[in-house]
Amino acid sequence: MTGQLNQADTREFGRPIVDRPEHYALIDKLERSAGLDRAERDALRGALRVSQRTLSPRATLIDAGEAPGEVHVVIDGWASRYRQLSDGTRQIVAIYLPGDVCDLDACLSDRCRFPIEAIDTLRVAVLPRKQLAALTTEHPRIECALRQDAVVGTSIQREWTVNVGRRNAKRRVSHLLCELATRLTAIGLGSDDHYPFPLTQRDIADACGITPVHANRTLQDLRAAGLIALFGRSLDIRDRVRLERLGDFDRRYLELGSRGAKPVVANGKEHRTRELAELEQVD
Amino acid sequence: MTGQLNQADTREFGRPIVDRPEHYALIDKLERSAGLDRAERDALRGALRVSQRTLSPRATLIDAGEAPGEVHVVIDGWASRYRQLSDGTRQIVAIYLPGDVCDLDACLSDRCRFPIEAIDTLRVAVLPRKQLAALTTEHPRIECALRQDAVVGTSIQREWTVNVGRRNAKRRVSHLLCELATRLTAIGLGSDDHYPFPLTQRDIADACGITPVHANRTLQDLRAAGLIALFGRSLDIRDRVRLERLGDFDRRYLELGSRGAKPVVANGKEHRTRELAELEQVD
DNA sequence: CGAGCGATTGATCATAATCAAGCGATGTGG
DNA sequence: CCACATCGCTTGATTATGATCAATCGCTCG
Repeated sequence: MTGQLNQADTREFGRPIVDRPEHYALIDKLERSAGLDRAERDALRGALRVSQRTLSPRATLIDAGEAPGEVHVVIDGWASRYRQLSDGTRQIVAIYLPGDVCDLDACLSDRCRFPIEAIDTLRVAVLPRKQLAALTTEHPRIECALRQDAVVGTSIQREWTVNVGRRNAKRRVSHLLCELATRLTAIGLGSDDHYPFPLTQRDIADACGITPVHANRTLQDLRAAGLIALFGRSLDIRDRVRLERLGDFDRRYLELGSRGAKPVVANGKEHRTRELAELEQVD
Repeated sequence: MTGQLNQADTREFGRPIVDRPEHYALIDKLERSAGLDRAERDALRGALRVSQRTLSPRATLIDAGEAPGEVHVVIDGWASRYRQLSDGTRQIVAIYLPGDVCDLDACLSDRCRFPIEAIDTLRVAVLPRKQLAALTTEHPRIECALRQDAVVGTSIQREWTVNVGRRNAKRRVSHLLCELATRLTAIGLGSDDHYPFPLTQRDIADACGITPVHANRTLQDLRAAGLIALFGRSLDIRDRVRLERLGDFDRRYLELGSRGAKPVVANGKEHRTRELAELEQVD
């Protein structure tokens, strides 16, 4: 109950990092999307437990030019995949959260073009190529579930391209915050209105393709509009509905298994007037 | 020899479209990257031949919300994958050329979030999920080769995020033109200094996250700087070296198999001065 | 011939970058 | 323990890149 007060000792995303945690977000995730039997769960847990690495904040997990030959699964903490440009700017192309597989097929590549680094303290499981192959041939449904999961990853990557390509700063940041909220909630590390937030404003800027100064001002606008509150390493979402609308965010794209729902916009005209009207307040 | 003159009857990327062509860019590509034996080539050719579709320019191949259940392989023509935003703007997230597989794992998804449409006349092979599965279990090396190819696709997707996130209009367009040049050359449909160009300025704009008006002015700048010449449906690259430098383009990322080469930039500082100096002329 | 489309041009506006400085918290070495 | 450096955040002033609005032109096609 006093957890909020003496958080110094235990805080790390609101829960303690223990050695070799028995709880793996990836297993939960696949459980929910594909359903696993006991043997599959055990096999997966075993594979994740064999070899783990812990990295300090900002340490690099995979460097540019490397040929990893192994797949990494985030156990705890956040990581970013980015490109360092020759003019000194940086573009983050992906943020990995607990349960995320950092590019299932990365081990097929002979040269890493997008290095990965820890955002804060990061623990990953290391699955050598051969071991992964053994796991998936033994348990084809695990492979299937992992591929399904990778499809979501591809979708997210495309959403990012759209985000930086066609939205203004407020919408970009809103979209990012909504995406993180949804992904964190899905793995039980956040709620609809709050989640731990280890990103600096520079990280937000690099993920959204804007400058840190502008990220700062954008966040202030979102705060002033009553959409979010951001104290230190913790984010409150004050008005999820408006934030999602501003970011043009559709949480369904993160739920691969969901059925039914039809596309909201067919040719891009229908919702225009109402949507824009509602946004005037902030935008 | 008079092919250039009476191109009206045969032109479609400089070569005629024939019914059921015997030449498949995908087979060539996999041949080069992975090496296939006769049985594999035949199996692949057979699979590509079973079912094909031909679409008119701007016709949609896969619509938003659909669950395709099949994989498409471009045989001839160009296609774009895009997102239509609620404010009427569009972001192209991928351009598919002959030999490209339009998302190997798309058939695992239950809802298409990024429709695909033909840019000009498009012929695709249609591989139902089950048939693809049969092909790959029968010929594991084909699966491996396809996965390798998909890794390049993922890399391209990330490059696009970088492109629209961190480059100005001239650099974005330059990068796009270089990427297309390299990909087309790899499949024998372009040379180092020339390729057929079915994109409209609006397509360029939507791929680069700028407006058509600005795309027009950007192209004029590139022309004026002597980097390119663009007449109708055909592009000349006048100064490949400077165009690549302007677009910060590294063609190695499209050659999965290439060995050796080390990263040009380690921490983003080294090349700054010289590179920028050389660019002053255009930028 | 008129409609529609793609390319082009000009004028003006707005979003975001850049440059510069300062502030508060944290951490470190003398 | 203090002096100082660093880092992340914040603010202001100015600039620039690209968006927007509007109009024209040439071409193709029904």
